[in-house]
Amino acid sequence: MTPASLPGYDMPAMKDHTRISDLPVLIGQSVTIRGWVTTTRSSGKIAFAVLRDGTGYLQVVVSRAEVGDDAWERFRALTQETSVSVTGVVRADARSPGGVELGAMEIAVLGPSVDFPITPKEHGTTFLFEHRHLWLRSRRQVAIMRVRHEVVQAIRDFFHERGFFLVDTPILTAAIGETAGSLFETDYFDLGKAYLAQTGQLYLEAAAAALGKVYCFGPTFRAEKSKTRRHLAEFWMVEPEVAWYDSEDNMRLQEDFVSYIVARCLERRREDLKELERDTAPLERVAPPFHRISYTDALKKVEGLGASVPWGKDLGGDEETLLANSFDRPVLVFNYPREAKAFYMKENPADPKTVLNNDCLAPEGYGEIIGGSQREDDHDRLLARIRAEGLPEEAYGWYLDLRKYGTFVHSGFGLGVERTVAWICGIPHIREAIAFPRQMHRLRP
RNA sequence: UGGGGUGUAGGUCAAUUGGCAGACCGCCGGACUGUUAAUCCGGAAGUUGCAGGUUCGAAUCCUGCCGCCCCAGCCA
Repeated sequence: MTPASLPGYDMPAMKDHTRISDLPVLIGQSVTIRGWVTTTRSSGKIAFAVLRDGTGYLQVVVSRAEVGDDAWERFRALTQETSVSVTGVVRADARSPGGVELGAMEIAVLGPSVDFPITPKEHGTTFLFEHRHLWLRSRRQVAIMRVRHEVVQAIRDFFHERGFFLVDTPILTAAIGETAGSLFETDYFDLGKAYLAQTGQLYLEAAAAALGKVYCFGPTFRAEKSKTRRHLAEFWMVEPEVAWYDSEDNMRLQEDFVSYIVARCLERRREDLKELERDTAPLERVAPPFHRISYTDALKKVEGLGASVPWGKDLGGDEETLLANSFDRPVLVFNYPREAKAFYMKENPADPKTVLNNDCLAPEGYGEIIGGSQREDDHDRLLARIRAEGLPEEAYGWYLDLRKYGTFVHSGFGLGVERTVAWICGIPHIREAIAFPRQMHRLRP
């Protein structure tokens, strides 16, 4: 059922209007545009409005002498974010932003808008996030959402082109995965508590034994009381898992993957990056091979830069920034101390104090966008790690089965979508990289 | 959870040593034929986060509470 067939639906049918992005090839023609008023300016006998329809922005010009008093008054009374239908002639004019404008002949208000809260002047972030549902309409937020869309589409295309299969992993899970204590909890019928997933990885390992190359892509939940520019309570993560890949293969995949995403944004979303005033030079440099440095060498390097981390402790945000800033491209830090990392990472045969893992640090202070590893594929070693960490052994029975029935070398990683979008867009806080961010103090809108 | 800030009109912020609650943007009315966050004139707009206290008098000083921001930790 189309909207137009609904009883009482009095808006004109949607097929007879033109999209703003199509106007440059329609110079001289009469068209009807539907959209929202973003700004208005008026003089005594000429008035301007900028319209937005999701495909672009259009300056509409009205001359009192041309349209008559009724249409003139309707036009002059327009307020910010009124939805309208405007009919007029498309023309090229150097004075118009974008070079194309619409000389309006008739206007119809479809939805009035009185006292729109977000004005063209400055606002604080608190106010803006309380009005996130309306803030999304601003140029900057539109640009960010377009880049995010491109990142997501690039992710799907990359894996599809390379023969990966998408496997959707559960969001409601029993306690399994990363360390407990930071899980969102909910009641689950007669089975007690269920937890919102923090990772799809363990399930993906099972799927990798069926399909070879797999990935999952969905929301992830962390109940940590994090209050930093890099953390959200709900964020999107894409996790590939590949049978027969070792840690080296895994890092090569990450280089190709990240480079592909960045290249796609540069190719297709350059206008949006310009709107965001993003300096694209650092992005142009993103290509394989990335810089690589072992955890142990990274410690030496940041020590030379004035920081000091005892061997065995994870790198902090400051150290990551120091390290990343000393390279002109993303950097892969590999083989972290076993004690700082998760139980499922494979022990490094050449140096058992470390594991075969890596993080990928984005340049320009954006920090860790990827964490990945080769997985422990030896049943007995994995069981020993589960016991050593005091994890509930019975919960991992099915996971251990994967090592019992045809175990296989395999590796994978997780890339944080919001962190990647924030980096590519050059925005300071990841809460702007998702339409409706979830933070410990913010659940609505 | 720890450290540092902050809270005044719809928004962004001022208010001297404790002495009449202010400006700009937005909004409303008016003027203006090419504006780019238009400009000019006029107007409306306040429980100074909340609850107590000191004082002739509190946005300002004191006590308690609350919200938010930044940094750290957790990680993607």
